[in-house]
Amino acid sequence: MDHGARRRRDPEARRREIVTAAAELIVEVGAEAVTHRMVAARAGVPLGATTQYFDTLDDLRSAAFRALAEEVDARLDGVRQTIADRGDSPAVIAALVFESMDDAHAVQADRAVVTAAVHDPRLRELARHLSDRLVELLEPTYGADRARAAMIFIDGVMWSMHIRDDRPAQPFIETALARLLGDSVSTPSAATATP
Amino acid sequence: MDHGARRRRDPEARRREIVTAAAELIVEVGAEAVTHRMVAARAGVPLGATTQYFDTLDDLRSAAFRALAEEVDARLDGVRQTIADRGDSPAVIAALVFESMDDAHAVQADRAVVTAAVHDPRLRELARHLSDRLVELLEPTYGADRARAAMIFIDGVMWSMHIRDDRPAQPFIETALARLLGDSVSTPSAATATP
Amino acid sequence: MDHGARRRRDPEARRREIVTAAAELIVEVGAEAVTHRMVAARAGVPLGATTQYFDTLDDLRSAAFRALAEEVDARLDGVRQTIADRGDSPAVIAALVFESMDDAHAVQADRAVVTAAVHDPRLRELARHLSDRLVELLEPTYGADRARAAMIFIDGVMWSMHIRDDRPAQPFIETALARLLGDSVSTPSAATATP
Amino acid sequence: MDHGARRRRDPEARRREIVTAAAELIVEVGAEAVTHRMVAARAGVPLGATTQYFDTLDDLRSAAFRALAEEVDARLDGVRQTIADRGDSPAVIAALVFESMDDAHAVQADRAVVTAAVHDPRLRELARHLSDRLVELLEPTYGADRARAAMIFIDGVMWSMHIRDDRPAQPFIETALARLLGDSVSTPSAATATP
DNA sequence: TATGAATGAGTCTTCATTCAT
DNA sequence: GATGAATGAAGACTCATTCAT
Repeated sequence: MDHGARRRRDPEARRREIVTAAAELIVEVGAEAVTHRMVAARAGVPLGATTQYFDTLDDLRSAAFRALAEEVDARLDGVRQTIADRGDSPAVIAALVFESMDDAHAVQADRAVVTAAVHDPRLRELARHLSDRLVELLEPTYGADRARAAMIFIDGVMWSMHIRDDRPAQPFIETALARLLGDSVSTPSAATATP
Repeated sequence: MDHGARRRRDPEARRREIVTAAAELIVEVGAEAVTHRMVAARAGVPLGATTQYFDTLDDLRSAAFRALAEEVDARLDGVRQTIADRGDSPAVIAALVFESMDDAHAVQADRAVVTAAVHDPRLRELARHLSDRLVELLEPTYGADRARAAMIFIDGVMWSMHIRDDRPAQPFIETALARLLGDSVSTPSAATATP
Repeated sequence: MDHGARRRRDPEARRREIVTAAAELIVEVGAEAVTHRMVAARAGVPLGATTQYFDTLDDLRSAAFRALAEEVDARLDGVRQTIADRGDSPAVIAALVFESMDDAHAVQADRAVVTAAVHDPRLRELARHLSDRLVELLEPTYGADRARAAMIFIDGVMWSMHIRDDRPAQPFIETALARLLGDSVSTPSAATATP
Repeated sequence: MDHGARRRRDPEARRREIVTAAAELIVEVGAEAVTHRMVAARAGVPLGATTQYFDTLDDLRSAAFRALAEEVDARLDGVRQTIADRGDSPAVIAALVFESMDDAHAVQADRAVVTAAVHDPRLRELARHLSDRLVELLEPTYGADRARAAMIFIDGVMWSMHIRDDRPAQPFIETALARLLGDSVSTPSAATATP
């Protein structure tokens, strides 16, 4: 018997749809709450498809986390480009941070990965990725310590946003970053001297 | 339908044991993953006891979160005392932050509450509590903006610790806090010693 | 330790309160749905009291059913008195039926007992009680068959009321009863001759 | 988490089996007492099958009640046919009532629906269905009032049967119906033969 | 290959009943 | 005797996973 219209033949696309749906759901309801059924419904695929492409739900979750990390990476490319264009002054970084808070997707993706990483060591490396890249970006100009301090502050800003309705004002972020990165510090050379 | 020996009768203690067990498990595996059975096993009480004292699992979770918040509060009292004794210089604050990273309990408790608050608006206020109190503590000396920036940085430090095996060095924290809190930095030399 | 005020010493009254509460609940939510906790709450007695006076919940239910039957009996006395005063003409009977539909208590009590009797043979006799007494009341005047037919019709009226919002009009009842009891039948003697 | 052999794949049949089992059990033990486990055992399907086909036990009950109503409807068709063939004289109606008391299924189905309707308003309409249709059948010949009175009497007969071991004799029913439906009674002599 | 029916383990929750206090 | 804490059996329901089709 022919059960309705034939499904299009594109396993890769379907796999991607499933992973994307799972990633969205992880962000929205948390990794623990995601089920095969939810993913199938969100992706618009039959239940069987979710088990066809991934042996276990945990495998599907892992793939989704990797997808989330890629989203974060994509944002990082934008950051890299902006810095190449406009420099890495505290004002530019602050603007980037402030704007990124509008981009719920990437920020939430990062948050989801970090949150899950607390209880799942396999996700640790993924969770560190964004921070590490950001530090690498700032290191040439500001040195490792200042770069890292800025990155830690930026992470703090993100978390602050997650549990508050109002986000920090851009000038506030800029001032703090300026202090951390050395704009108003007398001896930036001392910091960059730190290996 | 009653088999086996009954246990002692001390409702208060039993309730406390159950809440403590639930709080521990929330910290260890996350609030979503906690089940009645896990709590009962951890607390060493029969399954029925966990539902006897709390109408729903959600009620139990709430009680556990309150207990976690109290742990955080207890730590806050220590912080307040230390500041009263030794002042609120960046060095003192940095020392407090560094030491607190040893106190897995309170830090993890805070992290658990904040993490859960992302998906549960009812926990938002609880999650903001520690940060807000700490800001209040620093505000008289440093003003609202610097106090808040310091608090955000400290939160960032905590999260950094949660997804990394190594924690930031104390001098690193101190330098960053000194920069954020103002120019009255007492020991800038220490910062350059950061590895 | 003295736990609050001493309870009054009247086991009989307390037992009655419990049974009354159980009877009310059986009428309201059905015998199956009644629990110890519900009864205790309704009666305003501690949970333990409900198990103190009755070995099992089933025993309590039985007592409640007996109480319901007694309520029905009490109504029967009123009926008997009315008939003694005003005769047992179809008009009087119809008036009694019509009025009784206002008395939710007794009607519902009867309904509850009959309903439960369908699945519980032990309640059969109780369920038959009201009907049988009513037949006995009418038999001397109308004979067994007409009395029984009237009683069956009256039961039908009651059930009709239970599943409809509007109740039959009094004249409708009176007309039907008159037909069944013989007012407009030419040979009432024939009916009474049937033993 | 899959052990043992799978069963045949015929969703429609399986759904029907489950509903039928539930309907039987509702008739036998009452709607309140029915559980998933009972239904599964009766239908010979695993526990999970009962929740696979119906989101909640209440949905399953509803489906079962609809099935019971269909049984009643089926009987109604037989009644309609008989009346078309043999007329709607009291004797014919009485014969139908008397015979129907043998058909435990339909009568019990009706009783189960009516009983449940007392506590569940959603079932009211279903419960009224048989009565209403029967009234419609008799109305053209006897008028609304007499038809309704007959219907109410017939309901009373059914209930009488449910709480008694002996059922009313056919002549008894016929006589009563003749009285209720009018003076064109064809065989009043039969009534006096009632034991 | 793709689908969704099938199964039972495991979840939350309620409650009769027992019995320590 | 009176009270309510204690316990586990049982109920509704969810869902990962398997596998027939």
